[in-house]
Amino acid sequence: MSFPLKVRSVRGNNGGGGGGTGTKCGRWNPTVEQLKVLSDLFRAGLRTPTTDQIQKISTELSFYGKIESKNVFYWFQNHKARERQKRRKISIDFDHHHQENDYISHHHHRQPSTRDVLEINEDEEERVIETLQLFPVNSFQESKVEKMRSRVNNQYREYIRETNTTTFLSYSSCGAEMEHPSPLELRLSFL
Amino acid sequence: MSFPLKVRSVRGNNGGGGGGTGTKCGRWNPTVEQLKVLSDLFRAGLRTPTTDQIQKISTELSFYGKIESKNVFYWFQNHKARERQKRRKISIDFDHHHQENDYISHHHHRQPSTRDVLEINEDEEERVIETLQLFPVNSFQESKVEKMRSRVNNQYREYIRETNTTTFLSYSSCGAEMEHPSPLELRLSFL
DNA sequence: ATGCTATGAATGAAGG
DNA sequence: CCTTCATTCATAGCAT
Repeated sequence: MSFPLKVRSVRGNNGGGGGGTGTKCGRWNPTVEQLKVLSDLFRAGLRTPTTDQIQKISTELSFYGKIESKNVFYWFQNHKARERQKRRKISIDFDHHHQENDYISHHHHRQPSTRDVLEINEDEEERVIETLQLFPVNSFQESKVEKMRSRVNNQYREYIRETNTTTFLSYSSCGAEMEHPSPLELRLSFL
Repeated sequence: MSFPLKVRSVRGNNGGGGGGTGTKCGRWNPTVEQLKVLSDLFRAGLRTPTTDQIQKISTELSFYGKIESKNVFYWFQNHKARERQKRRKISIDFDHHHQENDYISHHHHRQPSTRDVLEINEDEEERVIETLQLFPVNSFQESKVEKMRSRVNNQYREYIRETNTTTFLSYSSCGAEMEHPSPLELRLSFL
C-alpha cells in the first residue's frame, strides 16, 4: 500500500550478470534500479514510448536484470492507465462530494458505471521529453509517407456506432428476414 | 492466443446476482467454446471475415453465450494483429539478453513498426489450412483462402442498413439455458 | 493459511 | 491496419 517509495524486494539477482536464478521467471519483476529509471522517465513526461524508445530503454535496463521490451511497454501502459484511473477516481470523489453539498436538481448524479466517466482534468501532460537525459531517445517518427492507406474500413466502426446507439432491442424473432444468399455451412474439416 | 494454461473465468454468466468473478455485462467475455470456435476458424485461415461471415459466426456462437457480431469482428481484428505482433519479434535487444535459456532468438532485422514490441515467444501454429469452407462459393471463385480477404464494403453498407432493423439475437438469457451441442463438435452447420 | 493490495500481462473495444 | 484506452485476469508480497 505504501505509495511511491515502494521498494519491494530487490529480487536479488543480476546487476548485469543474470544470476537472477531464484526468481520465478513466470513474470517480470522489476528491480529497484529498473523501477527508478522507468519512474524517472515517466516523471519526465514519457507516457507512450515509441518502439525505438522502448528498445533503448529495455536494452539499457537489461543491465540491471532480465527484461524484455514488452515489459517496458506494459509498464508504461499500466502506469499511465493507473495514474489516469487514480485521477479519475479522485475526480469522481470530488464530484460526488460536491454533489452531496449541493443537492440541486439540475445536477445529475451519474454512476460512473464502467465507462461513463469521461475525461477529467487531463492537463499536465507531455512535458519535455527531450529533457530527460537518461536516454537520448530523440528519434523522430518521420514516417509521414504512409498516410493514404486507410480509407474504407471505417465503415464497420460506423456500423458499430450505429448499432450501439440505435436501440438494442434486437427483436427476437426475425424469421422473415435473413436473406442470406444461401444456406451455408461452415465446417472445419480438420482437427 | 496464449491460452496455454489459462482458462480465465468461464463466464460466470450474469444471472443478476453477478457474484463470481467479474462478468460485468459491460464487455463481452468469450466462453471457452466460443473461443475455441474462433480459434479454429482463425487457424483454419480465416483472418478478416466478411460481414456475412461475421454474422453467421456470431449467430452460431450466440449459442454458447451472449455475443454480438462486433465482438467477432473485434476478435478477429485483435487476434490477427496480435498474432502478427508475436511473429514480428523485434529482437533488437538480442545481445543484451543474458542468462537462461534464451529462446531461439532469430532476428531478421526490420524496421520496428511502431509498436510491435510485444515479442512473445509462444509458438503457435500458423499454418493456413485450405480446407476451410466458410462459403461454398461457386467454382469461378478461386478457392484460395486468401481470396476471402476481398473487401466487401458494399456488403458493409447493406449490413449497416440491415442491422439497423435486424439486430442479432444475443439475448441475455439468464435462465434460457439451452442444451448446446457437443463442445467437440468440429463442424458448424449454419443455417 | 487467508486476505488484500499492487501490478504484470492480456485482451476487448475504439479511434484514426 | 495501427495505436491507444479501459478492464480484467492472475500473482507476487506483505499483512493479518
